[in-house]
Amino acid sequence: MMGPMSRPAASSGRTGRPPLTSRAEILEAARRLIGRDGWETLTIRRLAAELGIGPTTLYRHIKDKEDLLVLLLNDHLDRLERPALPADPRDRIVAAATAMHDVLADWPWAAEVLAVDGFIARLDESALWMVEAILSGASERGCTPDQGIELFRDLWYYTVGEILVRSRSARVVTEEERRTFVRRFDASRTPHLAAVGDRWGTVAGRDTYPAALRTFVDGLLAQAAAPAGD
Amino acid sequence: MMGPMSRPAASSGRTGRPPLTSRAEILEAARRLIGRDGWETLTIRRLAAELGIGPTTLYRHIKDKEDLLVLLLNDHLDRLERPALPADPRDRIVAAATAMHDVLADWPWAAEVLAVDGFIARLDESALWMVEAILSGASERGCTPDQGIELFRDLWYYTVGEILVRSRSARVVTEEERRTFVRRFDASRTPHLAAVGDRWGTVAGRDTYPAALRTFVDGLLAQAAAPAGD
DNA sequence: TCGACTTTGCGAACATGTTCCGAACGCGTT
DNA sequence: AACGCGTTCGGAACATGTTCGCAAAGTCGA
Repeated sequence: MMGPMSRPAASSGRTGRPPLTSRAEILEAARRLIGRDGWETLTIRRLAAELGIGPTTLYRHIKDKEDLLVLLLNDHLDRLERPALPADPRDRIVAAATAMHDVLADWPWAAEVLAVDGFIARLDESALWMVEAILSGASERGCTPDQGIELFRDLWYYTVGEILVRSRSARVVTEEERRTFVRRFDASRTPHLAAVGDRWGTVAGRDTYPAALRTFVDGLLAQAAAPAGD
Repeated sequence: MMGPMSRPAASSGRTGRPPLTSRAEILEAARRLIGRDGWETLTIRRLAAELGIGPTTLYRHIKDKEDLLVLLLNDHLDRLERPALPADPRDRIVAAATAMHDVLADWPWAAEVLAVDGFIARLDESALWMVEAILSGASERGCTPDQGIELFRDLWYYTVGEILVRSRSARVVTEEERRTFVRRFDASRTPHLAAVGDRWGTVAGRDTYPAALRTFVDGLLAQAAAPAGD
């Protein structure tokens, strides 16, 4: 039932060929490689070469590359210090969500991991304080447990979307492309889009996450407190 | 400046070897393949085989696979009829955002496309009415053009996040995994998470998009109307 | 010592997206 | 007819993630 992929364990009471590589060594080599050449160049074969082992041997220690990235993120989260949280429940929710956002936004390859299956469930306890903080804040503001979960999920969706879309829009837009984009707006069919015109690129670059987050939190808390409504 | 990748064009006044395949044929074959075997099996080689051409020839007509998916989505959007929009600006915003959401949620491989670079800019005019509807609603509610863009972006983030996370969480969770997940919650460190326990899976399955969307829209509109505030 | 048994290491191989480069092909000019 | 030109076609090849099957290397019990 234990299957493979367990930790290397002390050599006591262990059967089978002793491992030459540990998961910790793999993560260390991956961090080294990323730090040296950038995370885009992190491939299974290069990582194996860095470790001096065969590429397929890695699969004895990690499930797949996605798993490796999740492990790396957890490893990163473990190294961060947990900030003090505001006493006010609403501010605590905002602070926790902002912390989630900022950590991921600073993690350049977060976008590769954010959408993996069951992401939240694969986080270490060192990251779950953010979830806990949001649930506790919701609870103190009178939310039921179910409403707390829903609040977290809605904030999570917004946060993930923000990071994902932004990280993929980082490419520089050429003047030619910009012109083509603007020209496509037919003022008769999409007048507002045409009127907005070339302000899109400018405004799209702004960081509205903090303001919108507060708005969303306040709205969701009010909605949870109210019995019903459209 | 025109470069390759243009339409096959009528044979008049055209130099060079005449194309055997058109982009329209490629999209048609892709739809056929997806309808027959599911979109997971759509590969460049299979698509080329379906068309009876060499795999690399496809790259004369599409930029890459991502481009093909965007083309397929635009093709899909073109076939949808544009619903009547409510006269009330707030309801119009909600209706347009919901339409965006529903179209993408019904498009099983939307998640593969949603995060591509400059996604919105690559949409056909047949899809831009949704953007236009949101901008017009915002305008009628007194938003400046910049605020309209920001409103759209915040709704877009939330929508993208919802669809992306949900589509990747569709996998069935085994009893074993669920047990492991719940057991990890240490009641002393994360009491609310522990208290929530196994309700997470149940609540996470609920569709809270419509309610949270309305909340978000109302909050953002109110924030835009107010001069300032935390 | 000897044979299960168990776990790790790894080379071969496969599917996939994609690039390269030469061949094929039709047009216009000489 | 012959040649250059511009374009498309497509096979070879490459990098990548990953699976498969087998060899290697320990432990445990006879």
